[in-house]
Amino acid sequence: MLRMAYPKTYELQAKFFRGFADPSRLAILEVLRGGALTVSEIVRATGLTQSNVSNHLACLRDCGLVVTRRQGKFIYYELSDPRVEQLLRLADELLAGIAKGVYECTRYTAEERGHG
Amino acid sequence: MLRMAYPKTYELQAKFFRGFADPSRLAILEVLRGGALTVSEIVRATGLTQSNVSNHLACLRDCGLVVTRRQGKFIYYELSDPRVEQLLRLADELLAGIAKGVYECTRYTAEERGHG
DNA sequence: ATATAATATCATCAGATGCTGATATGATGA
DNA sequence: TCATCATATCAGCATCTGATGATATTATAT
Repeated sequence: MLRMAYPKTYELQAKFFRGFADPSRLAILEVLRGGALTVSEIVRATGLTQSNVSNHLACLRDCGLVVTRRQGKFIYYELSDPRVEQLLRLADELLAGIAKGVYECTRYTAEERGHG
Repeated sequence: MLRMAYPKTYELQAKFFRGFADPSRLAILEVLRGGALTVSEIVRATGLTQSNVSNHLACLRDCGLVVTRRQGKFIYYELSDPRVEQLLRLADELLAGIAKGVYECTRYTAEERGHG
C-alpha cells in the first residue's frame, strides 16, 4: 500500500480522526463524558470484552484523546481535553444536518446504496 | 467481525469520522477549502490518480462532507457545509495541543513506540 | 456515428483493523 | 510467599480498506 506521499500532517491528522472512527471507541468516549472511569467500569458500561476495551483505550490514549491516572490497582481513564467533547458535539450537529447519506461510506467505492 | 451491537448512532458517527480518517481524503478536503474544484483539478492539486480521487470523492460524498454540481462535462465538488472546515480546524487545534502521542495509533495494540 | 475529454466503476491484492481467547504483568492483601 | 483482582499484551483470524490498472459511462464536438 505504501501511502507515504503526504506531509506528516495528513498522516497525523488521519490517525487522530481514526480515534473517533470506530463505534466501540465512540461508545467508550461517550461513557467517559460523565467523568473518569476505571477500565472495568468501562467494560461494564459498554458491554465490550476486557481485552477489547483495553486495546481501544490504548488506541485512544495514543491518539491523545484520553489520559490515565493510576490509583491503587485501578487505572482511571478520562477525556484529555474538553475540546474532545466539543469535537464530538460539532460532529453530531453536522451529522444531524446531513444524516441522509452516511449509510454506506464503506469500501469507499459506493455501489448502489440508500435502501435497507 | 460482525460488529452490530451498537445503536445506529455510533455506527453512523464512526462512518462519518472515517471520512476524515484518511490522508488522501484530508488532502482533498484541504484543496477544497479554497472553493469548488473539478475532479481533474483535484487530481492535479493532490497528485493522486484519477480513479483514486474518484473513489475518495464518492466516499466523501456518501459521508456528506462534499456536494457536487455538474457543469457541462465537468463535475464540481465542494465542501458541503462550513462546519466541515470548522471541524477540521478544531481538530487541528486539539492535535497541536496533543501532538506528542499520535505517532502510532495504528493496530491499536500499541507496542513499544515513541522514538524514531 | 466517431472521437475525445471527464468522470465513475470494477476486480484484484497487499496491508490494516478489530475481535476473541489465552496469557502476562502489576498491585494488594493474607 | 501465594492468591486474587485489575489491566495489558499477544497470536490468530476474518474482515475492511485503499491503491492500481483496466474498463465503462457521460458529455461535447465534429
